Amino acid sequence: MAEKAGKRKNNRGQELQDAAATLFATQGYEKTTIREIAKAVNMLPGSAYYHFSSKQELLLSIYREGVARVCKKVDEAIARETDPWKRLAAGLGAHLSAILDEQNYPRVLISVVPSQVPEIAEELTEQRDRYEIRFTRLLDEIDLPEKADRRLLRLFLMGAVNWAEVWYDPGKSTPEDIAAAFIAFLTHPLKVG
Amino acid sequence: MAEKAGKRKNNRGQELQDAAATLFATQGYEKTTIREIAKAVNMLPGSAYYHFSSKQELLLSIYREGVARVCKKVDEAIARETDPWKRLAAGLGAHLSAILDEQNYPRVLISVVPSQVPEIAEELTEQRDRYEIRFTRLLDEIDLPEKADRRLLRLFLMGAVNWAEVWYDPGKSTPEDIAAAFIAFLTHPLKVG
Amino acid sequence: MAEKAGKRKNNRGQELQDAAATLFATQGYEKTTIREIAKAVNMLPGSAYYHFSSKQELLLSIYREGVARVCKKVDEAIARETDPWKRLAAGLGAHLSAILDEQNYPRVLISVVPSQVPEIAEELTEQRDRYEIRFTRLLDEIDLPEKADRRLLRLFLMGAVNWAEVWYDPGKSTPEDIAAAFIAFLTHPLKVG
Amino acid sequence: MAEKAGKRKNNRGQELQDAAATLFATQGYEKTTIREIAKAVNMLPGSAYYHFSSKQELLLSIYREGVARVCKKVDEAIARETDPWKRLAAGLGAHLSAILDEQNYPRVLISVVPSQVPEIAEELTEQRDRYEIRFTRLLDEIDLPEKADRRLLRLFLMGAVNWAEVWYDPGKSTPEDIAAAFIAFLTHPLKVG
DNA sequence: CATGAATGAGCCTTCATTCAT
DNA sequence: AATGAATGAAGGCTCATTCAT
Repeated sequence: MAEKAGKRKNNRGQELQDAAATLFATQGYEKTTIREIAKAVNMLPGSAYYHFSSKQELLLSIYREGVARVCKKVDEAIARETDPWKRLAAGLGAHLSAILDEQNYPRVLISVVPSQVPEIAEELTEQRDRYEIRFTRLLDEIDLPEKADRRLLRLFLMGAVNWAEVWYDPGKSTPEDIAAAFIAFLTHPLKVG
Repeated sequence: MAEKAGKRKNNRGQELQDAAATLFATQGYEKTTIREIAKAVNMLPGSAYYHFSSKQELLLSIYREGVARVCKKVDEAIARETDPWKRLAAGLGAHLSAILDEQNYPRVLISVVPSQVPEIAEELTEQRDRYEIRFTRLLDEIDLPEKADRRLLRLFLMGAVNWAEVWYDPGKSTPEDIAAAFIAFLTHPLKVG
Repeated sequence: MAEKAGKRKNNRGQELQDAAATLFATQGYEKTTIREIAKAVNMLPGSAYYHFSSKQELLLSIYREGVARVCKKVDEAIARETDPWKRLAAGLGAHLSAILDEQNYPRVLISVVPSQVPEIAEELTEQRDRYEIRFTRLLDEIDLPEKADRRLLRLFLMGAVNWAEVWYDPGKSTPEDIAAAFIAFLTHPLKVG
Repeated sequence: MAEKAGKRKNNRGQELQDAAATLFATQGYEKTTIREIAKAVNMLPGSAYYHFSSKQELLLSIYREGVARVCKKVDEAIARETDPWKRLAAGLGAHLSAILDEQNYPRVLISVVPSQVPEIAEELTEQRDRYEIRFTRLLDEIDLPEKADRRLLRLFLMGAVNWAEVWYDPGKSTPEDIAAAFIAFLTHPLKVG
């Protein structure tokens, strides 16, 4: 009665994963130790292995969850708009918001580079791609000048927003504002005169 | 003409640093071991310490060299142009070129995040900043619409170009072309109709 | 009767410490390696770190135990006597006995000089002092000629007994006999005629 | 003309040995590195090997020199006295003085225990013994009560003086005063009443 | 005499992982 | 589910020593 049906059990496993997500996002995968993760939830290193089978498996699981979370955020955000440029802005805003002021799952997608964990790099990249397709589509919706390279534009934008993790200051502006400003750079001519 | 006699010695030290730069850029600082670096130049791990005093010190030295190299490239490139937008494009092109098709020194600046090596994070950041100032200045030269946020624009651009490390394919286009395309996104209205 | 159930675990940690005490006492701190200590109790070097956090911490812990053991021995011995000179002799005897024919904890106090481990030298010295005070007090109890320098006498005696570690031969005499003989040198005029 | 005839050459070798003596005496043999010794005389580690063939050989040579120096000091001091007790006091004073306020050669005899360098322990002990014989003889000269154990008395005294290295404070008293006080402890009854 | 450069063995320590309880 | 204890491999670094120049 008390607890809702469903994911009641494996609670400690969740805690563990949450702690790991934060640590991976903050310090990097390599630098974060199982000891650290375990201690963050008051557990011993050995005990952690009851909840996942290896450090890589843990990262993978966080990656998946990260992708799921951004996807959801972005999908919801773009669903609220119809104008292609506004949809793009909304998507970027959701992406930024996921990376910046959320729990750290999506942030791991950016701070842990697949190639740094060769054994699972392929799966990691696959997960990333599953998500990035959304922006390919968002761009496709937009009516652009003939010669504009859509792929380049997408990469241009993704780089710009992902870098925000480095310099973002929550006191100064919201993710949505930043996204809007970025879009404005593209839609309003910066060249005066 | 080729190379004068002179600094023929300390050659191995250079080799070592070069190898480390490549490894750091490719696999990350944490994942790269001294043993690996040493073996890359056919040296024993212990021997490496004749040339530098610690792994951190080695990274620092590579960072410094990396900054020196991009700075030189960028300064030379922008010196050749006078139009502010062209200077910016030239600067970004040089930056991209330094990061992408060069020896790996400047690339380390991007792939090794200062906060991952806390003990020397401050110095690392200092080095980075010494370089980025150039783009602040390049943007200052440009005549922009009143309301445009110059800082945001700079971060927008830096993010976009730094991300190129992830997706760049040397067979497809040159760094200069990419930079030009990026600038074009900003100067030519993308919104049609 | 023999041993109650109870502190059965953490047994290996004790073994480890015992082995280290012997090794430190015999070969010195610097010369003794963790590998050696671990192997002495059939353990792998890395495993040892489950029981203590560093070599220095291990030494410190042995020092503390050493002090505790001599203190106990000495206190018990002097409690059995009332005559000041006899109390002094008993104390020295207990000290010698602790240093010579016991497990090696107290011996470490003498063979490992604090200044050789600068990082923990202060704590080490503190421990030593905690113990030596006992002899200051024992000397204070004794009625000495006006001009006798009590401090010098204490140092004289401490040096004499500590040196015994170097030449003591268990087959020849007991610690107590040696201590008694030493005291006799002081209390019975050696100058004849 | 400038330089006197004789030991003009091998000057650097002397410097090296002097530096080593000080370092060995202060920090112990094991803790002192060749690098340190070499740097103390502004030399590179490799260069040092021109002057001696190994670290152990260097220690041995210092031990020998140490013995030579104390022997000389002690012999000179006891030659000036005729009374047996005074000769003993003079000997102990010279010994103390050699250990305490001199260059550090003799001090090495005390602070580096032969058993810590097993490979040359025998030779080291031999050197020590060559010196200590003097005190056996000095004691033999003295007219002692029948039952007094001469060997024990010698060890008693040697321990007492050698320990002085630990607590000696040059500002407070001279080696000779200390030696005299030590002898007084033995010759003047400490037991009052 | 001395240096620059390297060697190779070894050191302290850390870490992912395992497993009986 | 979790712990205590250990493993084994590896990691950064140090050190005595060597040797061509």
